[in-house]
Amino acid sequence: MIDLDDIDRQILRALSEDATQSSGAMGRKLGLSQPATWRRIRRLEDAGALRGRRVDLDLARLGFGVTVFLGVKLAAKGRLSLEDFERAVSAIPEVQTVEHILGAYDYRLRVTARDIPDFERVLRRRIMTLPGIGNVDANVLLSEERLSGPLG
Amino acid sequence: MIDLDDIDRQILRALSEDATQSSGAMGRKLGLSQPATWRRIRRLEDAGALRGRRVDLDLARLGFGVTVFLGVKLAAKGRLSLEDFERAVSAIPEVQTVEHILGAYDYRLRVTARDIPDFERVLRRRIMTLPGIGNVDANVLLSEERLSGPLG
DNA sequence: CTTGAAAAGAACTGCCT
DNA sequence: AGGCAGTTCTTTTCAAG
Repeated sequence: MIDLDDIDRQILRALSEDATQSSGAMGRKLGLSQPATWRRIRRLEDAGALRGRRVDLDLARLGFGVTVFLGVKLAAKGRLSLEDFERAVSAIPEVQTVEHILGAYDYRLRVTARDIPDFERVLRRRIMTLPGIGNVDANVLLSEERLSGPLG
Repeated sequence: MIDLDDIDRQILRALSEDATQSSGAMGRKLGLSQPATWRRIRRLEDAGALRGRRVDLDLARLGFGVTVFLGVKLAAKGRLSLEDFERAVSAIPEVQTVEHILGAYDYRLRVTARDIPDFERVLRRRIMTLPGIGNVDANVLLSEERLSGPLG
């Protein structure tokens, strides 16, 4: 595990909100020079704390207005069934994230579709035909707020 | 809603995987010049399809090894209760995302803690004391895979 | 859409405290 | 660790086809 000082935490917190900020601009706010800030970021990347940079897409504006969370309980459990399920579910383009969880469900899937009829198509033809699938529970996303996280 | 051509989709797909790529490098792969690629990215930002850039943190390496999803059912529902709940839950640093959903639960929270004792502290002192909270269901995250999404 | 160029800015390197 | 100075690369804007 990596240990961070206060400045590292401030850098990660700032980059979590907006990763377009230059190391120079961030350094100014923290009382650091541009190279010093840059070297800290580099160190965090090398240590694996900072895995990469991703764009934040507005899927609704891209025509994917429906997001549904599916809780999936497998019918037959076992190592092979888990791997089969994961391989098959990863091949569905509408599935954005696959979370393997411990609790009332075995997996939680984030599924995006253009609209409700499109979602029904995905559910019937792709989800319900997955190998080993058992009970499925659904929750439709109404709104979502992403917070700064434990470093905030 | 924004309409994209095939090249736009390829750009968004590439940036979803790694947003550090320069417009020049991406353009080469797509058979576009650097300014042409850059203008497309700019257009997608202006249209709101591309909301921003965020870092992808490895929370486990930062000492937050436990992620739990909480399904929350409110006890008393009504507009005021929703807003009270949202305001209070947003103030908890361990809560990473708040999803307002429709289904068996009203909200789904992604909660991060250093370890199980730390999670218990958050649950008992911060979550269970939230205004209007009813039933709470928990799922511990074992592993997670983020896929390319509907554009992939 | 393209190429080419130019200016601004950010990233990166080496050296020094 | 940090700062300073300099180099390299990318972004951003322009002109012209």
